Amino acid sequence: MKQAVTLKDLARELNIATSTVSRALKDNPEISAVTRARVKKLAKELNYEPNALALSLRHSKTNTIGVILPELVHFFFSTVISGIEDIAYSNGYNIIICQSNENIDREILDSKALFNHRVDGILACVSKNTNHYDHFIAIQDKGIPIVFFDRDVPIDASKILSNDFEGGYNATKHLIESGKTNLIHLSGPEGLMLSEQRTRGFVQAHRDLGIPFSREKILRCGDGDVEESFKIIQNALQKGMKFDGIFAVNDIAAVGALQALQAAHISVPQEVAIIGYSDWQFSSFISPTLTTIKQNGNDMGKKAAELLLEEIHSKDTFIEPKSITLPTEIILRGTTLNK
Amino acid sequence: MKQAVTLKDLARELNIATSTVSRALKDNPEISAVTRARVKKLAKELNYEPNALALSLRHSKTNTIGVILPELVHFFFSTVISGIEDIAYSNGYNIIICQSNENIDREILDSKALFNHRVDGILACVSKNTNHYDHFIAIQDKGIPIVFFDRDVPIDASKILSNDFEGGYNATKHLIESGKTNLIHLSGPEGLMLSEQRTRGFVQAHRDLGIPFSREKILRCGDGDVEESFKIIQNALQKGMKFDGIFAVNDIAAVGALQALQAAHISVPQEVAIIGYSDWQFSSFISPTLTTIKQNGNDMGKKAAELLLEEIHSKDTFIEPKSITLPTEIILRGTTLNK
DNA sequence: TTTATTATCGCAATCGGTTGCATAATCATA
DNA sequence: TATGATTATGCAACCGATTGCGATAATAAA
Repeated sequence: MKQAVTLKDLARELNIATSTVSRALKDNPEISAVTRARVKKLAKELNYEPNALALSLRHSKTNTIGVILPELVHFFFSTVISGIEDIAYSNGYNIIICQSNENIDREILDSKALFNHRVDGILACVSKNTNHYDHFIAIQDKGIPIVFFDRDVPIDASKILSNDFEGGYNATKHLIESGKTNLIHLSGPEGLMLSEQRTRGFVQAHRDLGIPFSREKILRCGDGDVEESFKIIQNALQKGMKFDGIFAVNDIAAVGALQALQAAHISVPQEVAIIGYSDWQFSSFISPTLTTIKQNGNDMGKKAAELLLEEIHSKDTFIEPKSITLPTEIILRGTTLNK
Repeated sequence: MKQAVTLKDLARELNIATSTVSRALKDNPEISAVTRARVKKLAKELNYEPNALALSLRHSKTNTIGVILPELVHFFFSTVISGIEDIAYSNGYNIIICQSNENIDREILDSKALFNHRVDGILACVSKNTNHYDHFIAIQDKGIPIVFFDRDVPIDASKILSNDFEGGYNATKHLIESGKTNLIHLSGPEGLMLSEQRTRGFVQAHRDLGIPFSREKILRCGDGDVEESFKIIQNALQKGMKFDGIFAVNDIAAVGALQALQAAHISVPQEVAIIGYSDWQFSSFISPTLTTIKQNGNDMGKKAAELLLEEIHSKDTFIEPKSITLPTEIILRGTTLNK
């Protein structure tokens, strides 16, 4: 098996020192034009490529950023990665991706692995069950910047979040303004700040618009698959629960709710309106099309990567952590009555 | 800013040689129990983590595999990555991901970057417009194994493909057996072997089942977004084209077709049946639910990663390239008449 | 007491590059 | 011709770890 060609190989072949070869390849003016030409010619011939490992070790710089996220098979996250990848690529960085599978133990191992690979920085979205943060703080302490995205954490670091309170608020407001006043909310898992913010928005909109509200209107829906919300709504209907609008914590839950309503021959949006969250790709495909709150994942990824690069490039000087909250956008479609 | 702690730091602190520290940490019996204990204690205290870069350079082994694929925001590919990540993780490997954005120039740069990072192997799905393969061959020649997935390439290397011919054949056969005999096919981009195989299956099924076939029945649909296929079908209808079944090269195109039919008040599946390809997540959400050919992306990712690891681990001894073709599965749903 | 043996540990090369400094060669000038 | 300036190149340390081999000291055997 062939080995990759090294500086040393070129040097031996040309009978000069490796330092000369190195300088020649970088157009160092101290090297004579003749030597430079000879070196470059041979390098082309042998298809020489510098060993990034050696460079990284020498410069203590890998030009790599690590990404930790809960799941890859997730429309929103895949758009975030795509945004990250764009920015990283155009700045000459590579990305190493780890998926924690919503598991803190895995997340800890991943963060260690990234540190050991000496990534120049880390972008992280913590898993749902992450309840302590030592593993991240330890890495920060070693001087590696971390930017968190999508899910908030009680750490002194830069963050790119979505305005989940606003999203929940506007979703609820839209339902109310379109004439629905008896709303229920399929909420996300407890402890996940993001879903709690959406729920807060749901509650606050009731207050501000003078609509009565009670705790029973919040139905917890932790897993986030279609079947779960289907059963929850089916169950609610069987119990005789009355409502004319549903705010679901995400589009998946919204679809389950929609299917449960359709199975019970309840018309959407006439009898019950539905609004989801995230604008998954399918939301414009289903029938009726799904009104939803859009988060721009690509933007989030780009902003997060930009912020991280900024911190990486000014590694020495202390940088005040920034917290950016991205606005949400309501996408009006068929599952709500739009005046 | 703090620097990461190195072996040398430990050695200086304890006033012993770095080699001793190194051996102590690896439980080398040549080191006395006392010294070993002291070293380990300090390592814990200072939170020592070995520098993976240095190890990689020393051992010429990065425990990293590179992945090149056309797009991240794509349900099928995200499942593939997830499968790759699973296998890689459980074998102690990290993955570096590059998306080519269906662009060969970007693909070439990515492959070089991965080589320069001295990944132990590469998993690649070439972009649609890749028409030469020197960049991959050059890397193979340097002794780095490459396994291709999903899209076939004229290179002597291991491949994990999906049986696209079979998928196209079975899709078509299903339409015909459910009583539809005047079929059209929304085909994928020219030159992409995968879509040509599906088209071949479409044609062959006509032959085998004695259904007349003509070239006009194949409508090219290159981009793969909903709008494109919507327009194509709308256009076909306006021209008075007659058909009672559609085989779409993927679910996205199928959705566009479905919407065009619904807009024209043509009932699905009664008047026209539709079958898609890939079983995107939304396919079970839309109405009617979409019959489709399922490719197991997760399996493909796992198989590809396993095969690559196998080749990595037997790097020295020559390995005969394997070509694995994964079976497809037809998922019967609402857009076809199922007897 | 001398030699052999063993337990412990350090030296130095290595992986593939980079870079400060020294050195040799060439040239110009006094 | 000797000296200073300039040009082109090599030496060697370094990044952070590993590892073969040799060194040292302590212990055991003769």
